[in-house]
Amino acid sequence: MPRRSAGSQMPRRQQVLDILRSEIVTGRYEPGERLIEAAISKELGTSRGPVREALRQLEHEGLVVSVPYRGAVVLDVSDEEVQEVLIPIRLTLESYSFTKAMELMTDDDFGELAKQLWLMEEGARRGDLQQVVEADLRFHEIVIAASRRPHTMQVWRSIWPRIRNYFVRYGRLRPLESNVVEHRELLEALASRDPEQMLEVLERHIAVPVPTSAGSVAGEAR
Amino acid sequence: MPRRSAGSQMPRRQQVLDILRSEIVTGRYEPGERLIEAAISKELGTSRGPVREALRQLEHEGLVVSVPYRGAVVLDVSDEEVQEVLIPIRLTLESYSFTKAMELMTDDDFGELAKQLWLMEEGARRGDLQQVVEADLRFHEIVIAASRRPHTMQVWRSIWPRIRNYFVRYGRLRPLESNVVEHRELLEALASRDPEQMLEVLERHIAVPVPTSAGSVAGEAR
DNA sequence: TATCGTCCGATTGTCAACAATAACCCCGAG
DNA sequence: CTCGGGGTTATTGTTGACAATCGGACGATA
Repeated sequence: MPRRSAGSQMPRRQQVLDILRSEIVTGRYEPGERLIEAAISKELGTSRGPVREALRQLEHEGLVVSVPYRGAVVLDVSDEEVQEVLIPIRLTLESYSFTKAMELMTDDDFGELAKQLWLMEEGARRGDLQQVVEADLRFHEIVIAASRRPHTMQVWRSIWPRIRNYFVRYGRLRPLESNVVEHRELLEALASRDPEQMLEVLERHIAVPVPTSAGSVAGEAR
Repeated sequence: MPRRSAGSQMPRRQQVLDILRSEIVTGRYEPGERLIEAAISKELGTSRGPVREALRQLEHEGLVVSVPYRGAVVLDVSDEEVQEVLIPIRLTLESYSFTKAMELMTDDDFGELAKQLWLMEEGARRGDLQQVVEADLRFHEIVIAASRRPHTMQVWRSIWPRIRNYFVRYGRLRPLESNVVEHRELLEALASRDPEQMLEVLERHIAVPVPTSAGSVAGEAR
């Protein structure tokens, strides 16, 4: 019984949200661009209500900023903030979640992880960065969800879209295969039920993506 | 020009949000209780729209959890998650914000800080925990806002209501006066423009509220 | 008596019309 | 030429009605 990407079995606002998020991350909507409720609702063939709620959700995900009576504009990713704030937050968050989840994960959960790992391999083989990033984050979300900590999950929901944005932008700087390898290690570490080793692998995995240390990225600075 | 608590100059959803948040933190709505849109809208004399948006915002603040077609229920504060996740997150977030803000703060910003400090003193003198906590968090929000980092501000918005909840619950374990003293130190450290010293004071201030280390709290465990 | 299917009430999801607000443009005065 | 006032318009905020969905009560059936 699929719960995600179910054509029309989920509320409209969810569909609208997924579409808009994807269009922001793929660059169809550029930073600074205004998102007008009426235009979007007409384009998606729905009313303004769901669009409105989706926009507010995007605001809580840090992808847009909205001010009363003036609407929502797309926010650009701040590499510095992602590296200095969001990634460290992610580390403390996942260190906690993974530890708690390790004791609670079922065979079914591990199955889901294996599935994401497979999707990641497939994506890596095809050089499909989008798919790799998608499976990557979904992998982590499964573990966080398995920890059954609502507050932690809540924080995750508010930061992962920005991290995804960041990965899609800078993911090409690292070979996709190494990402697959790291997640396989992560899966094995979880299955081993050894907190010590698991945290070591996790920390190494999360801390790694900091490409700007040698000033080699630059490029699109604004 | 006040932007907050302006009787009817802010959108209805904002008024509804403030009311509901306050009623959750004061315990009028207890954990596990359902929040029904129609009932709330009737009680507040507004339509369901703004109530709906306020509930969604509360969800993003981690105070309620809502599932499609079944509505929102009040979430209880998890002491463990606050201490192990939210507070560490707050530390990395504010370490960054305060550093960035120090170079950007205007005399007006410092004036606002002084104002909150005064309110805090006044509250402490009267033993008004609510007011002290209010001024405390507002103090920090002013600095974070002054750092002009939208993504950091966004994370702050999603965690401060839960931290406030936690403070209101356990704030009585520490004398209110020491809180005032710490913020005065913080203000002076910011004004000194010495990052080294400021971070030291900040870390000491944020790391302190961990009352359960000696197992002396317990009580309401669920 | 246990179980399954069906109906019903309560509640959320969606819609389209209307109200409120703020940005914009135009024009005139200095 | 600049600046300020006033109306215009594009856009968001709010409302009440209607549709979709869920959970439980009820009863038929084995």
